[in-house]
Amino acid sequence: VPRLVSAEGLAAWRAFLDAHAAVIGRIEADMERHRLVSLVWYDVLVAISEAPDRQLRPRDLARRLVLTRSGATRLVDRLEQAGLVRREPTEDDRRGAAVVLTTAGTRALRRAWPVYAAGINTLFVDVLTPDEARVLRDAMTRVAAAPRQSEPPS
Amino acid sequence: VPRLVSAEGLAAWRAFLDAHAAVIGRIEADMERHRLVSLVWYDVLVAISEAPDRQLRPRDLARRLVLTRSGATRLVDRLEQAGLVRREPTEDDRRGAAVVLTTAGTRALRRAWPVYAAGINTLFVDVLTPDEARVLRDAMTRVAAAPRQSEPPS
DNA sequence: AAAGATTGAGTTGTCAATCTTC
DNA sequence: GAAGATTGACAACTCAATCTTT
Repeated sequence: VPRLVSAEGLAAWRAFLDAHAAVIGRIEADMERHRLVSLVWYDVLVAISEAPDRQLRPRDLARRLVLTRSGATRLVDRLEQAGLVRREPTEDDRRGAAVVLTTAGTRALRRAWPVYAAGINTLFVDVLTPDEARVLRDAMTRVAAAPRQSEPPS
Repeated sequence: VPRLVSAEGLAAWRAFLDAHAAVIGRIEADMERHRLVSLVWYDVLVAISEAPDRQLRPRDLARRLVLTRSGATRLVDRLEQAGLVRREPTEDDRRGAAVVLTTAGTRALRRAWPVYAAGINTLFVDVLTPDEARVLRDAMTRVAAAPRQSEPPS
């Protein structure tokens, strides 16, 4: 196998993938043990609660959660069935509906946070030194911004 | 919303999640553009090629890819249908089959690596300074090792 | 009984096509 | 026509139950 990637770079990449899988899996298990919403549902609730006017269109939800529009539709379907969100017709643009939190949705969000936060702390933040946390935040922010595709758009 | 996590810690966590989603999504798109195997399939092929005797049981595959046993079974099913792997009865323990690479599987692995490597370099390694890469590798290795659950096993 | 592998049923996502509004 | 949302058909996984071998 030809190299193509420095040994250090590859090691960092693999550690990155392993860390993600490990932490996400454990937090997800914690949430379930406490009978709270899943991480995906939590992401939806947080996204809505942080949006201007505390409402979000499926399209924006899809962008933020890295989903397709249809995926967002079905996700909202399930959350609506569970009574955590509600679709409300938008005034200015009647093409789509705005998704808002119900009272139960707000409560579910508030209840889930302590467990989620404990997971983030115990499994992630506490394992890092303050310096590492800073370096990681800067580096990951740059990576997420992703200056360009790895391939030019053919 | 009560704090529970330091602002820096939370920022690092969110950047971490965003970076993962962004890079994985882009590399996956690159692989598809070049008509190569998906990242999941690539992981399977690599895992087998790195295993002792270049063979792996579905059980071990499941552990390594963070899958259930049944998930591994179905994944191997598809790879076998595509002609990239083959199930071979094990001699000493006839309960399970060993999964090995076919010639086509080895070739698919070799073909995919340059594109995958380019993605890792362009979207991840090149964005980091050598110092950052080292810090990241150390920190992520510790996170992946995950000293303990965030909750005691009730 | 325990462990590996598999299968049936159900969940959650994607893609392509369609409907509605801009 | 373009964009938002949805739907039908399908893909990939999980859970629980089953079969086989240890």
